[in-house]
Amino acid sequence: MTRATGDKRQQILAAATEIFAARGFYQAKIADIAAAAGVGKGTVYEYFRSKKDLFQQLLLHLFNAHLDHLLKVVQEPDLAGFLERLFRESLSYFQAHQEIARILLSDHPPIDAATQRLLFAAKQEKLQRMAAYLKAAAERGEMRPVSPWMAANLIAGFIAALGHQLFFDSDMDFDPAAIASEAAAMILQGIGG
Amino acid sequence: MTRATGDKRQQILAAATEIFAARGFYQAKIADIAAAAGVGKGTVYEYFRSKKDLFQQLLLHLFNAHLDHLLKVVQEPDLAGFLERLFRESLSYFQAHQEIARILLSDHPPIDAATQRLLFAAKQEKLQRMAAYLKAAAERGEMRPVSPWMAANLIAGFIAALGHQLFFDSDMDFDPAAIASEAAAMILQGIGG
Amino acid sequence: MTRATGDKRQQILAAATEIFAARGFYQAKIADIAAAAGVGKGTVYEYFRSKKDLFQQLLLHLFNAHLDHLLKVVQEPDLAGFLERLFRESLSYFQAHQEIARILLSDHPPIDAATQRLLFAAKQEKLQRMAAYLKAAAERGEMRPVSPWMAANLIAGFIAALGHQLFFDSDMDFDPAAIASEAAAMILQGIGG
Amino acid sequence: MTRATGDKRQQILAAATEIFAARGFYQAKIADIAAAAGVGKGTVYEYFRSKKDLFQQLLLHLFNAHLDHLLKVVQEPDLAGFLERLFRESLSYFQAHQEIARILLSDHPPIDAATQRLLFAAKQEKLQRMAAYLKAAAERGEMRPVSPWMAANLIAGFIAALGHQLFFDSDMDFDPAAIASEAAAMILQGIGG
DNA sequence: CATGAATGAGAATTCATTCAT
DNA sequence: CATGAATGAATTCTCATTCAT
Repeated sequence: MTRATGDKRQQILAAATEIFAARGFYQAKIADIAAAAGVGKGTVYEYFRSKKDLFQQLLLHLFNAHLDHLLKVVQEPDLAGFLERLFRESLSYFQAHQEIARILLSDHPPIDAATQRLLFAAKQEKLQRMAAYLKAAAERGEMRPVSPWMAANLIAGFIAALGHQLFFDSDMDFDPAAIASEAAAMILQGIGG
Repeated sequence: MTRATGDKRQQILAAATEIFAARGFYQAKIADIAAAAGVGKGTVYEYFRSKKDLFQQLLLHLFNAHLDHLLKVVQEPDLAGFLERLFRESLSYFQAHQEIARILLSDHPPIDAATQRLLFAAKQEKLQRMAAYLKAAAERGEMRPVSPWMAANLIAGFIAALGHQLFFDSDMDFDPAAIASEAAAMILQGIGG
Repeated sequence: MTRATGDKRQQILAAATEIFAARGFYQAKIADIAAAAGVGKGTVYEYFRSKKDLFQQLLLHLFNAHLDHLLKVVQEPDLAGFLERLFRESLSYFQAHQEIARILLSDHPPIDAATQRLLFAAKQEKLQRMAAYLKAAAERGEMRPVSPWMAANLIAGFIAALGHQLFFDSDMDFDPAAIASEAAAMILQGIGG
Repeated sequence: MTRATGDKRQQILAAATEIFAARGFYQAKIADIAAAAGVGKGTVYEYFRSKKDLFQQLLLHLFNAHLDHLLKVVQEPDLAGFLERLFRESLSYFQAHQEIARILLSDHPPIDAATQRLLFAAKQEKLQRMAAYLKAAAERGEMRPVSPWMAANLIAGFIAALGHQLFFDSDMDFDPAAIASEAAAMILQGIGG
């Protein structure tokens, strides 16, 4: 009522986020999404060509928002600060937007080749950014001469694993700041005694 | 052809592994699985109550096989050996059985609550085993006093991330032994300079 | 642009002729017709109660225009001249207005009972006029004592068959005058040796 | 129960003939056809890939049956006998199988390009056969030197026009033999006095 | 036990029509 | 009058599951 156009489109995307997160692509019914968005079924098709298209656009939207987050963290001047902030903000973000976490952290089984490629590219970009940061850190002498690509996967894998534990598997309360701090230390110093 | 009973059941499970891995749960059709198994559609229902049931049993079967693997590794007396062997064997196993990797490493979107719980329990058991080993290692003084649960997630997350890179995203050839060695070192010593 | 009222109505009828001819009733979309007419979808409903109504009115309009044509021909004083002119003008008319031909010559599958009756009545009126002319010709001694109704169907069927051949089935160029002349002769003298 | 396979397929084709004839392609619902055939909706799709496919196969089937009819008539040694028999049998056939008439005599609006071509080819073949017969008749001196193609259209157009009158437009009883006799005479001798 | 023909519940999508602006 | 965003009824088609042979 206040927002001119894009209003309905936003409602639909919000509803889709919720429903896709809760049920996954195949179990999410367009009728449910429309109902959750408070619009008619037909209206969904005014804004999105198909269910697949809706899902793709949602994914893109979510990844981009998330990437923007990462880009800010990447500004951090030293590796330790970078890692701690990366963990902290990732976990907070996921905690605050659990449905988004559920979508971003899930492997979406072959919906179609194009979507697959889209997802792959988005994830790779995230890894590339991280690897680039790590390479620079290595040149600054903040990282041992390990493969930046391996290190990026170590970090990304840890974030995903923690995300899974925290959001999929349990309802436990937790403190992102504390966990982030410990996680960053483990990455930097290893676990060896 | 005359191999006892359970023969057809095995054929179906093998076919299901292949088809579910290639297409995911919802895109896999019972008709395809039956055809790949060389049996009639109706026969699938002689051995499995439903498509969901087939998937659940397959998952259980695959996790158990994988867990057995882990249990042997767990025998390793020292942490460094444990980690290297864990990475090496995990990656080799996934390399040799890419379809199984595809199933075990994927988040299967909510098929139903029971399946969800099953998957969760299986993954948790794996983490528990790992955490238990790490706790013992800490007591042996091989690990700094970090949370075994965090460390288990660090390791499991790294394996999953590497698995994704290697099997989902690229077709690159790679040497599990070399990667395992580097990975184990990174876990033990961290990446900090 | 300023042409009185009924301007928009004419635009819509013209667009409808084109679209219905090209795609048939069920494949023609109101949105397409509105776009072709350069008006909004809602505007179509200002002038026509429904899609069916639009089609009905179009049909009526087209038949009436065609009937007017026939009425002039009917003035012809002798049967030979009548036939030749009937064929010539029908074919020329259809050649000049192929979309109209496509609509008038088609059997439109049951859209609804009322439309059915409308079409029937229009076609019957055409046949009646022709039969009436033929009856008069018979009385003038220009026609053998055959049933005027049969003769009217012979002529109308021939026109329709030629129309189909010429407009539906091929893209061949042809000379309406030459064909009309031959057709009229065949009707008058028969084909028997 | 007696007839092995093809039983259900025949039931479906028979039901489809009835429903398509009564309602046309777009108004015929698969659910209606299935119900009329006494089978489930899904069963229709066991035998036909799609609604379009069902319609195409039906059309082909009907045209072929009709063509077979024509081929027998074509055996007639003299033109007069040929024409009379052609009219008589066509009208009787249509009278006995009104639904088939309704399908064969209708212009099916652009369902798709392939179906269009199929219909066109079938109708052209019929005309070709007739034209070939007429050419031979001309060589035997039974027909004046008129274009066989024009003559074929004259005859086919007359049959179609009579068919429309008799089956679409009225419920009148009529005697195919009497009409056929008069029609054949009109074709041979013309209507000119 | 094995089979696959038959089934129908269920879902995505289309599009004529309405109505607030 | 004119418009086009919103709507949902209606329809095709898919596929897990059953069951007679």
